[in-house]
Amino acid sequence: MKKYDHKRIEGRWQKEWEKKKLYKISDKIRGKKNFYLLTEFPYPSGNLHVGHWYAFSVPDILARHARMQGKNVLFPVGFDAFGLPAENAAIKNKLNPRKWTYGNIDFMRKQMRSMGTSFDWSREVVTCDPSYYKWTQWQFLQFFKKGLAYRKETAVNWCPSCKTVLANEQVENGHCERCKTEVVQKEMLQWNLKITDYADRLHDDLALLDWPEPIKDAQRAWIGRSEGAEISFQLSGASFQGESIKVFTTRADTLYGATYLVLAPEHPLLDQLRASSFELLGNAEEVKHYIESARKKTELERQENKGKTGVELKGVKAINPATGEEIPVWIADYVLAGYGTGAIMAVPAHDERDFAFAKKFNLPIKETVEPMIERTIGSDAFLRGQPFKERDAVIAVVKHWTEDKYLCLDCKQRDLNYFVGGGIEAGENPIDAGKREVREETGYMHVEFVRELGGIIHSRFFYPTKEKNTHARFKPLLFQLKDHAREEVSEEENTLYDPVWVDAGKVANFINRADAALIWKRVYDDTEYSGEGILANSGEFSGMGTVEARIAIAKKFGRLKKTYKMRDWVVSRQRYWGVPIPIIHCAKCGEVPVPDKDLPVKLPEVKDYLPDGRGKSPLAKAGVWVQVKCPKCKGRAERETDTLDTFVDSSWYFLRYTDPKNRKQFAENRKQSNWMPVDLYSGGAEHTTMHVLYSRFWQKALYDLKLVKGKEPYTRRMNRSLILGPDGQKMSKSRGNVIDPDKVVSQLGADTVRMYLAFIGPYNEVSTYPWNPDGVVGIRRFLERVWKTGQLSGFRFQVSVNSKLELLLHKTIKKVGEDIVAQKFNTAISALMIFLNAVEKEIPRPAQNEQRIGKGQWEMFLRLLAPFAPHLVEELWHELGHKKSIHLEEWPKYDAKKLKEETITIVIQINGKTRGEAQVPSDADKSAQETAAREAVASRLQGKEVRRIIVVSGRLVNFVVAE
RNA sequence: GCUGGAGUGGCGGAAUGGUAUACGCGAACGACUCAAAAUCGUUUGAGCGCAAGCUCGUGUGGGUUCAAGUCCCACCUCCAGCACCA
Repeated sequence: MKKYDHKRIEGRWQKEWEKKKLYKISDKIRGKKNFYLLTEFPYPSGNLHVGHWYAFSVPDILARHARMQGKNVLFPVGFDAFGLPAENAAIKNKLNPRKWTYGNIDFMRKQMRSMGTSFDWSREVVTCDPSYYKWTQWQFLQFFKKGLAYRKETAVNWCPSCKTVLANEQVENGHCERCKTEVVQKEMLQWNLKITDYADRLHDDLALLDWPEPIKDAQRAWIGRSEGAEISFQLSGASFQGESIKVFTTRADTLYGATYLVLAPEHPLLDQLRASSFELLGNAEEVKHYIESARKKTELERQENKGKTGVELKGVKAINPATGEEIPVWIADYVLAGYGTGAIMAVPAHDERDFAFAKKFNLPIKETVEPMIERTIGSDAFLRGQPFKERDAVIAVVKHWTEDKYLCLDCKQRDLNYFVGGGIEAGENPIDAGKREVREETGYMHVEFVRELGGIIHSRFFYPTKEKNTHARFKPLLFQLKDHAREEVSEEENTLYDPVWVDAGKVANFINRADAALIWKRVYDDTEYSGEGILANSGEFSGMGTVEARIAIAKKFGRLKKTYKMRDWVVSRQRYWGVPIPIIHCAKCGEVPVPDKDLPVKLPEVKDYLPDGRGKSPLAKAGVWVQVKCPKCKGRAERETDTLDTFVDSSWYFLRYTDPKNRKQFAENRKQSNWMPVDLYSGGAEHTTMHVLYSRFWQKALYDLKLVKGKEPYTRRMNRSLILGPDGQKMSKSRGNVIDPDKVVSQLGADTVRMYLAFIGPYNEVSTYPWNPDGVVGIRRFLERVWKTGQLSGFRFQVSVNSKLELLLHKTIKKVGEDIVAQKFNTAISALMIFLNAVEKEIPRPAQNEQRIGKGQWEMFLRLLAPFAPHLVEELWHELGHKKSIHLEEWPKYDAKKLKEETITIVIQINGKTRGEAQVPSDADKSAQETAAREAVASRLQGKEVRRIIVVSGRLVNFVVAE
């Protein structure tokens, strides 16, 4: 018997497929549906790692399966070839970045072909190729002409080591993503794209997409839309008459509690002051100093130092428009210049940060919201539309006489724990009511009042015994017990509660009611309340709910307004290895786009790739290239020397795949519509909020220019999991846990590696999987057994069907097909293994002329396996005498009739516990099943009263008997 | 802190509310072998029992149900993303 020689087999078929151009596809094939399967194209780092295999060879299963199902599948690949590593290599090793990149691409192409993926290489796209970036430039210019691309003095993240500007996404905890140097802020003229114009559409259109919710959630969080209000505060004081400050707030309902304003140190009013009347401030020096030091702080210092700092603008006051009161104005760097209006109204009673600031600087705190909890008791919802009976009540928080413990009531009937509390009777004062309740409910007699805890807790609930909706206004009071003296507690109270003492630290956890926990927070923390509630001290709005008041107050004193966390996209990079921004700066005409006929603006060859450190790109050193004639006035002008962020390159590559060779357009409209939108886009989770969001924006911008048809580029998006090293840690050279796929492939074969990665876990869920070398061997063993069975069966086939395997085969066809579509490749492979186990085992020793499996059945099995192990299966297929590739075959169909078993096994339960099983004919009705079950467990049922019988047809019979 | 996601054998994992642990790995034992590897076979959640079998068991505590890994409530732990965003 021949041995399974993966090297020979894989080499042979990879060559053969390429020669026959097996995977070159046409835009349209009559009678076939188009399917666009996209995986993120790789950066040509120079070496393929396991992650690449996971990214490409596993979706390849999907591509092959779809093709066998009769779809015309676009499964393209290319290289995202601009970017920093090439330039860093150039600087470090004195290499030419272009040569370095193309060398890597050549090498990686070879490696990628060894995977046996069915990419259509004829459509390859390389972003650093002038034929590609010509269109990147062209599209950028369309955006420029429409006002979507603009240059602006922008505070940017500056890496002192890389001497370049970083995108927000390239800053990790205040450090440069690549070199880990601390990032500082710097103002520079930068090219921006107005992605914020699209914030609403990027947010709202997510609703239309069939994507996993977590991905949508992450994008929504990134866009960070919040709906609030803009309110103007007039300034007062002689020199500021007529000026006003606009603030953004999501809590307009707390306006009456705003006791000061805070401006970001970069707020425009301060520049204005500096220019004119700075010296009028009572503390000009102090203010200047604060602004300067805030400016010098790195992003990291601002993030790490959560302790609040700030200074008052002495001599400036603002008027709270609701109360008419004069309130102080401060500057502090906890207010961000780039969000909202760069100024806030501070409501310390109802905002955590304002509270901390007010405490530190001794600013007034004014409560205007009383907490409100709407809840239900037991399962009874309160009655909608019914009036609430108002009731005054107290909650008594009682401290132990010596220990740091608090008195709680452990409710006997429900899993609830309360503080002592109850209604205030007519004419009673709240403190007496509290003492009375403690005595009635717990028996403790000597209670001393300590203090009010402040505020009122409104609670709306259904009062079951009186069958009425109640709106109780609980006054929280703190008591201290003097001694342990107790009297008998009434029978009624005794059946309801046990008094228990709970450690101070555990009270909040122990208490199950939200309002009690809230009171606890007040006892313990003396803190602000930022939840919902009922307005107090708020003029005409007192008594109104916060949600309602938010809109009413916003409308009266300002206007409703939406704000976003997302900023415009800074696309300028002061780097060599990127797409030159096709703009010419002319002293007379300003920013002039390079005319279409002069595109692409080719990246010039330079000798020195080091940025000059003044924030200019290395291109600035290419004097001859920089000097040009202005296209408009023909005068002397200079080229823009910044290059584009590589996220720009990857924002439209999927469009180019539809028409990769076009020299007149980035992609012809008709060609686009053959494939767009992408049916399924598979990629890394790290791109959820950057690349995927940027490319959605790009598509929408092109859509508005009528250059593409769809509003969204990807019908479905899925994130891939991460493959870890065998030690469960992220693979890294320093840990020495890196698996080199080339080595494993040479030992065990590409089919084994592909299939192992598919088997490691479900592909449609994001997780992390450690690479298990033994697991890989397990897959190899499976393929060896396939090979062996193929060799043995090859010359034994006499009939095409072995009836004993028919049922399982059709089950397997169904299961594998369904699982592939659901991307549960692990269970699909499991089903294939089960089938092979049966082939080997269920007919233990075939006699001389008896086949283990029929020829037709074996061929069906091979077709099921084809997407997973394309080389091995092709070899076996040809050994059977087929001339055409198995990958051009059709996917087998299962016969529903053959899925019916003759007998089925029914589980028998007694009181829900499995107590046996019974075989019944598959067409047995419920009563027949019941009878069979009854017989099988007759002895167990003897003498017992059967109260109920549940029959789940074809599955189980459950006898419910009396104990 | 906020937002997501996940907790099931020694490990990766499987399970339309219906026999928990499929499939693979690992381990133990056996066959083959002088021996080992490879291969093949048997066993493999825990505890009790000579056995038939019984009890327990899917992070914790409750609940709904004839029946819960799955549904509901509360909590714990881990992972990921965001984070002074008003």
